[in-house]
This record gives sequence, C-alpha cells and structure tokens, in this order.
Amino acid sequence: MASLVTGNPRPVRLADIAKAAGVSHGTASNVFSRPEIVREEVRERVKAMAEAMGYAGPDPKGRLLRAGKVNAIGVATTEPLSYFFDDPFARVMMAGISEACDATGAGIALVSAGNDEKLAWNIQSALVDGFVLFCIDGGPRLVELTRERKLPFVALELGFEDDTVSAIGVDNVAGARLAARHLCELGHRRFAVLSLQFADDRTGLVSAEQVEAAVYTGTRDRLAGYFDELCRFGVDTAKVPVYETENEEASTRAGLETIFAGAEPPTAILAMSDRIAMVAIEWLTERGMQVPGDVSIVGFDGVPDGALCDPPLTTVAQPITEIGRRAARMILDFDGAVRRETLDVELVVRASSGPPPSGS
Amino acid sequence: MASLVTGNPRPVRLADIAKAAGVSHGTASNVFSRPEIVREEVRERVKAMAEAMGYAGPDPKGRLLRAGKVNAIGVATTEPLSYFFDDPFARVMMAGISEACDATGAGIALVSAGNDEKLAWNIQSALVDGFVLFCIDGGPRLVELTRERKLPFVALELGFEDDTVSAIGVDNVAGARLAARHLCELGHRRFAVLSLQFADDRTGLVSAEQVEAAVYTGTRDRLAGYFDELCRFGVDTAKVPVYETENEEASTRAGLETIFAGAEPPTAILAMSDRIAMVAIEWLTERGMQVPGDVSIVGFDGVPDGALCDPPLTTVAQPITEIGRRAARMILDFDGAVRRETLDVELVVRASSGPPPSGS
DNA sequence: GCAAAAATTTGAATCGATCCAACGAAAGTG
DNA sequence: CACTTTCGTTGGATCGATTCAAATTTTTGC
Repeated sequence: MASLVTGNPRPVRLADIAKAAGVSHGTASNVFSRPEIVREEVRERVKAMAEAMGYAGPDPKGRLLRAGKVNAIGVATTEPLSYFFDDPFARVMMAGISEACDATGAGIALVSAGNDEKLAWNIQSALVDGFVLFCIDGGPRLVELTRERKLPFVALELGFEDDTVSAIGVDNVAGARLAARHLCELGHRRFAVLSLQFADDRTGLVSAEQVEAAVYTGTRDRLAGYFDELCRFGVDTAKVPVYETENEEASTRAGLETIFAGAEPPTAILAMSDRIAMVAIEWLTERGMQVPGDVSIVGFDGVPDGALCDPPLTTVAQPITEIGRRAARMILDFDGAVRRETLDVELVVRASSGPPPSGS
Repeated sequence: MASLVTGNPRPVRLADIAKAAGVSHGTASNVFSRPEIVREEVRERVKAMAEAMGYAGPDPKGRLLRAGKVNAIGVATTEPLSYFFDDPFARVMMAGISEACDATGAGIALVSAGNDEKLAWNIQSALVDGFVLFCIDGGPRLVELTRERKLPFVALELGFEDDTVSAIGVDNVAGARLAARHLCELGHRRFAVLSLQFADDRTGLVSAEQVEAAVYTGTRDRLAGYFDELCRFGVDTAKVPVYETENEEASTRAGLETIFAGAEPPTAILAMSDRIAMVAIEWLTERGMQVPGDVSIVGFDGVPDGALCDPPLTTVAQPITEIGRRAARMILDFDGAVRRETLDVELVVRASSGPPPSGS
C-alpha cells in the first residue's frame, strides 16, 4: 500500500497544468478561483488535466502570499498547549472564540511553547492575522513578544495597566463588592481572603504595603472591592487575613492552614478564583467542616465546574464566553484602534454560601 | 492612543530595509535568519535601520512559501470548533496531540465548519503540513475531502474499513470482550446493549441483518466482542436487545425505555461509550434503581468524567492520550507510508458494576 | 458584412521572503 | 609578489499562486 504514495516527485503546480493544458497561468488560476469567467470548454479541459496529473488544487501557501490575509487568529499563552483543553476557564473562553471564528469561517491557531525562546519564535512565525493573548501567566512578556509582531492583538486577563494595548476584562471592583456584600448580608462578619498573586513568585499572608505595591492590578482591584464593601458593613478589614496563592492546590491549602490556625477562624471565605474556592471546599470538607454550615465560600470566575461541585459554588461569574467572542471579533474586524472593554460580572448564588453558624 | 497604529501604510518589507541600509536583500535576509555569517558592523547597521523603520521581522508568509513546511498540523472534524473544547474524549485526545506538538515545537490549527461547503474550503485552504481527522461523525466525507488535499493525514475513530488511509484505533473486539467477561464473571446473565450507530441516521432496536449490513465496523466489532464472550458464558445472544443510539441523551433515554419495558429487564448494560453509560446511570437513578445494586453498567472509552460520576463508571479505557500523541507524531514524522496502528484497551473496574441482585 | 460591444484569454508584475552560485576583498602562504 | 583560502556580499532565481491592464476572440446589432 505504501506505493500509493510516491516518493517525493515535487508536487504538481498550477503552472504545470497550465502548460499541459495549453493555457496561460492566468486562465488556469481562474479555473479554480473564478470558474464562472472561463469558457466551459476550457474549464473542463483544464480540470481534466489537473485531475489526470494529480493536482491537489491551488496551494494555500502560494495564495496566502498574494492575498495577504491568512484568515485565522492565533490564541497564545505561556502555558503549554494542553492548557487550552484542560483549564475550565480557558475552555469556556475558547468556546466563545470558536463561535466567533465559526461564524466568519476563520481558523484558530494555538500558539504556545515550553520555553521563552520557543515562544518568541512561535509568536514570530505564527501564520495568523492577529492574536488573542491569554495573560494568565507571564502576561508582560507575552505582550512584549506579540507587540513586535506588529499585528493586531487583544489581551485577556491582562492583570496590569497598559493603555497602549487592547484588552477585554471585567469590572473587578464591582464583582468583588458583589461577593462581599452577599456574605455580609447573610450576616457574616469574620472573613478571610484567598487571593491571586499581587506580584510574581510570592505566596503567603499579604501586608498592606505589598498590596500597595501590587504588580497585578486585577488582584488589587478585587481586594479593593472586597474591603470597600466589608468596611460599609463595619468589618475591620485590618483584621481580615489576605493569603496570596498561586491559584493552585498546594498554595491554597497552605493558605487555609494558616487562616484556620488562628483563634477566631473566619465564617466566610472570599476566594479570588473558582479554582481556589473549590480547593477550599475540598479542604474544609476533609476536615469535617460543613460548607456552608460552618464556613461559607464565594468564588470568582464562574467556570462550569463550579455548578457541579459539592456543594455547588456561589460565585461572581464573568461572561467568559462573551469575552472570548468579543476578543475574536476584535481581531477579525480590526480597525486600527486600541480598544478596552470592561464587561459586567454577575453574582451567581448557589449552595456554598449561607448564614454563619448561630454560635458566632 | 489610536494614533499609535498608523492607518495602513503598506508594511515595511525586508527589501525596503536592505535598500535603506545600502545592502543587498540577500544580506538583509541573513541578518535575520543567519546573523552569524554577516559582519558585525553591517549586522548592527541593518538591525538599527530595521528598528528605525518599524520592521516587524521577516514575514512568515514569505518565508513559508520558500520553506515549504508550515510546521503545524491541522486537526479536523465535521463538528463545530467548540467540540474540541467541550467533548471529553476530544479534549483528552487533544492533550495527547498537544504534547507531541509541544515537544517538536509544531503548532496546531483547528479546522472545522458549520456546513459541508465551508468545511471543504477550510480543509483546502488550511495552512498545515498534514491532518489528524476526528471521524466521530461524517468520517467518510471528511476522509474524502482531506484526501484531495494530498497531504499526509491520519484518521482517528475511523469506524469504517479503508486500507488506503492511515489510521489509529483500538482493538474493539478485545475491549468489548473484556467488558462482557467482567459482567459474566460477576454472575450476570440478562444483558442489554446500548450501541453506537451501525449506519447513518438510524436509532432503535437492531436486527441481526442490520448488524450484518453495518457501515461502521467499529460498532460491529464491539458488538461481536460482546456477543462472542456472552456466548462463552452460555448466554443466548439472540435474546439480548441491542439498541442503537446516536451517542447522546435523547436516543439513549429512548433506548432505556425500550429495554426496561420488557418482562425480564436486564441486570447488566453494555454501553458502547461512556457518554451512553453515564446517561444510563442518570436514567436508572432517576427511576429509583440502584447502580450497581439493581443494574450494572460498563462503558467504553475511558473519559475522565467517568471517574467523577456517581457511581464512578466501570469502563473499557482506550489509551486516548497515547492515540493523540501517536497521531500527531505520524504526521510530524511522515515517511510516505500508510500505517495502521491498533492499540490495546484496558478494563477499568470502578463502582458501576457489581453482582446481579440476589433474586435474579 | 462590418463596426461596436461583450466575453475570454494572456502574460507580466506582485506578494515577501530564502537560497546559492559567483564574485570581490582581505588575509595567509611559500 | 603571485596564488590560494577565507570571509562577506551580491543579485538573480525560486517558492506557488493571484491580479489586472491589454490583447484577442466572439457576439451582437443593423
């Protein structure tokens, strides 16, 4: 069977067919790209010749150079490629991007890499018309690398301030407020915050100065929203422990150990991501504490898993799919302008939040 | 800020820089692609000029045409793009493909489309070195379309016989045997099969003739495996109902209604996919039946969700990630040969299977 | 039967790079 | 000092198509 595929006889080109059929390149090209303008007799002859010679149709590589547009957008991240298929947040986002691309017939190229050098190369050489950047991690570097390419791009989850880049995000302050208000209204007064990072390579309890010096403004804004609202309900935020996690299991568990080691453990936890919140539920359950009987938890993000865990997670839901859709469209309909969009979030009350235990 | 991005002043080309720097385009090219062979003084001058003129680096579109290789593989399916991020089977498969691509620095382009015409166009014009085909649905058409492109491709979940295409699959007969034997050894003697499709556009109870006439050999093989093993344990397979589903909720539920309507309902269900099996668990639980107390269920595929459902699903696990890895590698290291690989499956016993109720 | 209009076809130019044979200059050699 | 090497640079050829103004053929109108 291997013989079906001949060794490497340089593939047939459009020009070969043109010559064989006795027409010019121009006509041969038209046969494939605008068949209606070539006389039927000629069209059939050329097509037959193409068939006979095993022509695979116009090579997109050639067309591309002439056309200029690839008709595909690149989605880039510093995480490994599998991130796009594993991470719940990324998956929902990709669904939104997919939707916009499906609608216009555009393709999606996934761009990522093991190390920085390869990432740079992959971004430099990706065949795309623009990029959507997942800045979950290493955002600044990713932006810098992409900027060099001088193609349109839009940053998601940017995390830091930079007015020169297009970005789509949510109103973190308002979202955090929603979460805090919900818990306050349920009667909670003793809180702890499990936060995302304020700066790179740090975990642990966070001081006020560290918050001041935050690199990641998204984290800072969420905390500001929490504290703002807690203040309005008379909670002394100076006493609220804020533990910085890396948004994964180990550091979150360490944070919980720390938070619950004190004499007056919190009755409510404000988690800056659903991932953190779900680890917290697991940790508390393992230790025999009831959620929300003993401790209430409110997450942030609104990933689908949140609805499936036990108890289902109360959370501040981002319009993730919509963010993806808009990001893709921003690239597809690029008009040369830098745009920033801030979408609203929504509190989704499920079963991980309730009144504090009566004793407290 | 919008002024940062100038209107549309045709982008700077390598040739522009070469002229501006007073070198040949050959040398300018070398400055970027083989900097070590150009004299430092010249190199710096050209680089400085490039910087000054806002050159974005060699355009991959141009390089591509010359190089011939895109360094990316296309993953195609007839499902919408979001399928890659939603479907559990596809996700694990993509993780395997991602792994192989990450390792060699290759990119992934997702190819799909709403309708057949667009799909054909997208396959024709995808900038890739080869394709991995998800033949879950519309396999024959997908293969036909891809074949025209005359690039290497490998079919996954091919479902039908075609010796001229490379494919990777599992030993369906052996896998089905494993499932049937497991249930027989637990003592079950009354079975029902919830199957995948034998041919397009059909659901419902399947007759022996329809099995004979199966288009999809994967389905046929699994059934053969089940029946083979059941026979060895003295079960009269003529009495085992086989209900053909579309591998989704509605038809599976219809199948369950049919199967459990009879006088002697089965104590064990052989499901040809985990999707079907999980719907079955849900259906039985809703009706107050215990799994596995009243009815045991064994799935097929080994998707991660199976471990998470309640009760965790006993299933015949395919090495999904490995299939993905191999598929990607087959394209990346294409040598012109048609290859077929059949991998082994493994029975994963979890909690959805147990002895039949004592009364039966 | 002939001019004008319409329909096709042609072939050179272009897209943006890389490759490579040939060449010039500088350095090394006997 | 002539003669090889070595090193860097040059510029034409090439990758595989599309485009478009001009040339050519066919149709139409009278």
